[in-house]
Amino acid sequence: MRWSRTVISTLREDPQEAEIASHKLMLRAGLLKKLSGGLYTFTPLGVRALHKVEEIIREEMDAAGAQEILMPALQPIELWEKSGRASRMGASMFRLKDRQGRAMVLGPTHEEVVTDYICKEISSYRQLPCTIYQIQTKFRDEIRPRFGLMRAKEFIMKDAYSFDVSFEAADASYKAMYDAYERIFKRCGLLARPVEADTGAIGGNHSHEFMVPAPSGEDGILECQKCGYAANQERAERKPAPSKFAEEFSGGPEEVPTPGAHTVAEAAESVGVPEEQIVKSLIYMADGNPVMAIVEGTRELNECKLRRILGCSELVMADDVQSAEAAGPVGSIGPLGVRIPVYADIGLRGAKDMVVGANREGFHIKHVNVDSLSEITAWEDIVTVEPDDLCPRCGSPMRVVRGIEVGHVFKLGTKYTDAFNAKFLDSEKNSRVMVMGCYGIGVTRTLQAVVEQNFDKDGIIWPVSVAPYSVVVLPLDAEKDPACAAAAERIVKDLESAGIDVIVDDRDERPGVKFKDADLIGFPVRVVVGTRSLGKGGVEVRMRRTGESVTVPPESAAQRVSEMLSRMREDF
RNA sequence: CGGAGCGUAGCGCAGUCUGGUAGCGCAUCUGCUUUGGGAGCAGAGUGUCGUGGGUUCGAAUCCCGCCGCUCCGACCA
Repeated sequence: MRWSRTVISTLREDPQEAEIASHKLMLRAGLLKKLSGGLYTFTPLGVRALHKVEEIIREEMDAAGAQEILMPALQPIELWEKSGRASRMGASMFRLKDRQGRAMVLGPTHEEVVTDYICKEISSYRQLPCTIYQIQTKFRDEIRPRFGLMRAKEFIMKDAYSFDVSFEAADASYKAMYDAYERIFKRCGLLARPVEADTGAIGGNHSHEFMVPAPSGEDGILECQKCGYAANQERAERKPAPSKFAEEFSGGPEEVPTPGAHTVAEAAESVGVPEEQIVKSLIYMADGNPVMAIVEGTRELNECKLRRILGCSELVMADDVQSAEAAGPVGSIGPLGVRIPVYADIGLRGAKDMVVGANREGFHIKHVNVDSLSEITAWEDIVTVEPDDLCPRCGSPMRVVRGIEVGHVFKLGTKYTDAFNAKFLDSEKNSRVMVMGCYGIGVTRTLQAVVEQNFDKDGIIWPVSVAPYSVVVLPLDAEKDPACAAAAERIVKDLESAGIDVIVDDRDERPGVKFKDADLIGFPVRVVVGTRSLGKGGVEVRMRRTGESVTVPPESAAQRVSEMLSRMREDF
């Protein structure tokens, strides 16, 4: 490809709209153009890189036995009402009506459509297991799109779905996808690690996210360096440390005035104890019913965990009126004497001398033995795990790192196949419900994650596998020096006939401009053909990542480039 | 939805406080010179100053409404 015939425009300066490195670089290198918030055009250069990611995904999906299909992005709302997700996905779905007035949505994901398709298609155990996938544009009305492709209103996703005869068989399908994901991200030049994750609105009982470590990542990951445990902060568990207040106070509970104390800090000060000795009591409305959650005063309740334990679809903090009806005035709430379910965090286990709200404005109760409260419905792990909390497996302190979620695999069980009555006949002629799994990769996000993990001060450093072009040839003196033009011509031809994708920068620009652009866009290999290099016996072949370069005769340049490329591929 | 900031040429910005009819750098076009790390000189083009209204002899500038963008938070497969 000739540079002069493509639409490539690079920027000298960082665009004002971009915050993180990968977003700045993708705009500066001319891979993306913004149409509006969360909506981007892929330029000819950008779409080449995108297609390379897609091809890697296709190859690995096919190798794992999945079949590619393509489903409509535009979907009738009825499917979503059938699964019960019309309200659960709620505001994040783009909704519209056709001219007949039928309610439609732009698909944010495809569990409903695929289950509808498969339940009509499959009727026998002989047709199972079956895994299908598609690469398609998804639409989500994100509250706050940000960081370019990282969180966009419209993005490309690879979504796969497995259908099996049993939970055991579904585990095997899950494992096959999990393994394929590890290969996909590795081939993209990404360091991505699986972590245990919350299943959120997709549902199901077990999932792993594939996380790319990056300071700009939107998720927190708790990890144990000793045993390898890793989990999203939304889901991470911990082994609670023994309570510091394990000694029971012989005098029994005692109500104390705490005028004006509404926060944990104020209550602690008023009573004269550390904040950890306060029990934080929170009222939530779970599908409309009040529940109380109690945690140590310094901890934060984790709504994802509580929602999962309660098994409810909607969980919101109660307002002041609801709280007062369920227990007492906000700021003085406590578990003593309440008649609603109380969920206690396991961190309070063994805590026998604590301070709780008195359910009376301006009063707290001290010396409360939380460990033996009869009001407690269940002991659960319901707080957000913090750095230095102990690993639930081995008990070592954990740390938090930031990560970008590029993939997510779910064991769905029968959530959707039940809703759609997706049954098959087994060998005993029994009608049984299929067991499902679903598996997503954010393709456009993955592309940006590759950039986020591969750049230096001069620009992007593409892994060979996803570079828009593997090689850039820079003829520096082609106008004046026929030998230079001829050498460049020959190298490009040789590379093309070797099946290597190459772009030649034939613009009438000074050398400095060509060097800067080549570095910024980040082609893995650069071949410089100039009068000076020819004088030294050839052309300069240089690797973007290491800066390592050699001068070789033009006739062996293609061979040398080819060797370098395979070496770089192996390095990943 | 709450908080903050921004909207002036393709991109990055100044001008706004203190009202007088729009400027700088890069990019673009022409010519000459230059040619291994974002060249120099000379010339040229480029704007509903986000938008609607108001105040005023006069508004990019002051006032009010709206829209858009970015960040933080809430929220979110």
